[in-house]
Amino acid sequence: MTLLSTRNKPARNRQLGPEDWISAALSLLVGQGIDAVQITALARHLNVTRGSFYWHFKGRGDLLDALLAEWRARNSGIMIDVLAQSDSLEAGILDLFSVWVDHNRFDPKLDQAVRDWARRDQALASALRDEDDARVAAIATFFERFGFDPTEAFVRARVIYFTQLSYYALGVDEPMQRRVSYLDAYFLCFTGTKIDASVSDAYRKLLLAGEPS
Amino acid sequence: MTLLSTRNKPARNRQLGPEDWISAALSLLVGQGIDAVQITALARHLNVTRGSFYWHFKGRGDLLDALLAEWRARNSGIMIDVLAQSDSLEAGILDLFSVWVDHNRFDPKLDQAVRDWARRDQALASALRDEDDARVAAIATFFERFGFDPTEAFVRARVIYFTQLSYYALGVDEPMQRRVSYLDAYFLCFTGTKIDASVSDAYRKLLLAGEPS
DNA sequence: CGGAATAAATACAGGGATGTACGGAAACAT
DNA sequence: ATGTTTCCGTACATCCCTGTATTTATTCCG
Repeated sequence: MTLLSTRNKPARNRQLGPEDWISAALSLLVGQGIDAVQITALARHLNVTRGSFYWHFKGRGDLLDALLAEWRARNSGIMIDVLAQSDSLEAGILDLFSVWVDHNRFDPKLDQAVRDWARRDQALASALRDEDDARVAAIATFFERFGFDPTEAFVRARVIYFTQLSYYALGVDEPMQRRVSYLDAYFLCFTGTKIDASVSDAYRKLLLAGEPS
Repeated sequence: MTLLSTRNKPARNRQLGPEDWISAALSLLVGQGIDAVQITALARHLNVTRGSFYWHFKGRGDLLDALLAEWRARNSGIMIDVLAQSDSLEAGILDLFSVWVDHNRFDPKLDQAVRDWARRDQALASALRDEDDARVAAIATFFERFGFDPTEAFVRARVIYFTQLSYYALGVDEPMQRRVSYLDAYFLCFTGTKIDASVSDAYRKLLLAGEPS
C-alpha cells in the first residue's frame, strides 16, 4: 500500500493525531484569535470532517486546554532563567534582548494571542497576571543585584518589560538594521548608564549576523 | 401623558435614538470586546427587539462605523495637543501623566478595546498604527525641543508611550498612593534626569487630591 | 489473514446570530 | 382628531457552529 491517497479526499496521506489538531489550532489562534479556533475551520483546514475531531478530543474546551499547555511549555520561564545567570548588567540586559529577538526561545505572537484571549477569560487573565508579575519581578531582582534600590529596580523592570510587550502588541516591524541602531539609546534609557562601546558594537554585529535580513 | 411606562414592556420610558444603541454598544465593546457587540445582545440590554435596530441602522457594520467615529472623537489628538504647549521638560512629562490618569480626557479602556478589535481588522490596524506613530512622534519632538538628539528622543518617546500602553493593556490597577510613589523613578527612567523635588511633591499632592481613593 | 483498536465520514439535533418584510403602536404636527 | 412620520414587534429565511450517535474505513498486530 502506498503512502499517497488510498483515500478519496485529495491532499492527505496519513491519519491525524491530536498534535495535528493542536498545531493547526495554534496557527489559527496566532493568526486570527481564539474565536477563529473552531472545529469546523480546523477540519476544513486538515481535509477531514469534524467527526474525526471528536475522537481525539472531548470537545472544544479540551483542545483549548491543550493550547494553553503548549503556551506554558513554550513561553513560561525563559526570561526568568536567562536573567538568573547573567553576571553583569550589560550581559543581563543584552541576554534579555536576545531572548526577545530569538523567536525560537520566546514566541511573541503566541504570547500576544494568549493575551488577547485572556481579555475575555477571567481565569486565564489571572494566570497571565501571575506570569507577568513573575517576569517583572525577575528583572527587578536582576537590577537589584547590580546596586539599584528596590523602587528604581522595580520601575526600571516594569519599563523595560512593558516597552517590549507593546513592541509586540503593536506589531512593530523594523528591519534589524534600524532596530540595532537604537541599541545604545535603549540601554541608556532602561539602565540609566551608557553601554560600553565595544560591547555594544559586538552585540550589534552578533544580531546582524544572526538575521541578515 | 406621564414619562413612565405608557408602554407594556417594563423598564423603559422613552423611545430610542441611534445614540442609545451606540452608547450601549460602546459599553459592550469596552467590556467584552467587539464580538460581543451583537444586535441581539444590545436589544436585550435595551429592552427592545432587534426590529428597532434595523430602523436606526443599516446593519451591524453601520453601528461599528459609528463606534470608530466615537473613538476618534474621544481619544485622538489629546496627547499631541498637550505636549505642543508645555514649556519645560518636567511640565510636559507631568502633563502627559495627567492625561493618562484623567480618564475623562483619555479613555484607556476604549483605546484598549479598539486595539483588540484592530487585531482582526486590517483597515483598523492600519489606522491605529498611524495614530500610534503620531503619538510617538509628538513625544519625540517634545524631547527634541529640550535638547535630546533625534535618536534618543525617539527611543525615549517610544519607551514612555509603550510603557503606558502596556500599563493599560495589562490592566495594572494600583492604588494611587502606590502609583505616585513611583513617580520620581519613572521620571528618571523616562528622561534620564532627576525631577525637582518640590515639583514632584506638588504633583504628587495634586494627584492624591484629585483621586482620594 | 483476520480481528481489535483506531481514525474518519455521515447524519441528525440544537442553538444562536444576522437580515428582511411587514404590520402595529406611539409621537408629533396641523 | 387624524393622519403622517417615527419607532418597535413579529415572523420568517438563512447561515454557521457545536455536539452526539452511528456507521464505515483504515491501521496495527498476533
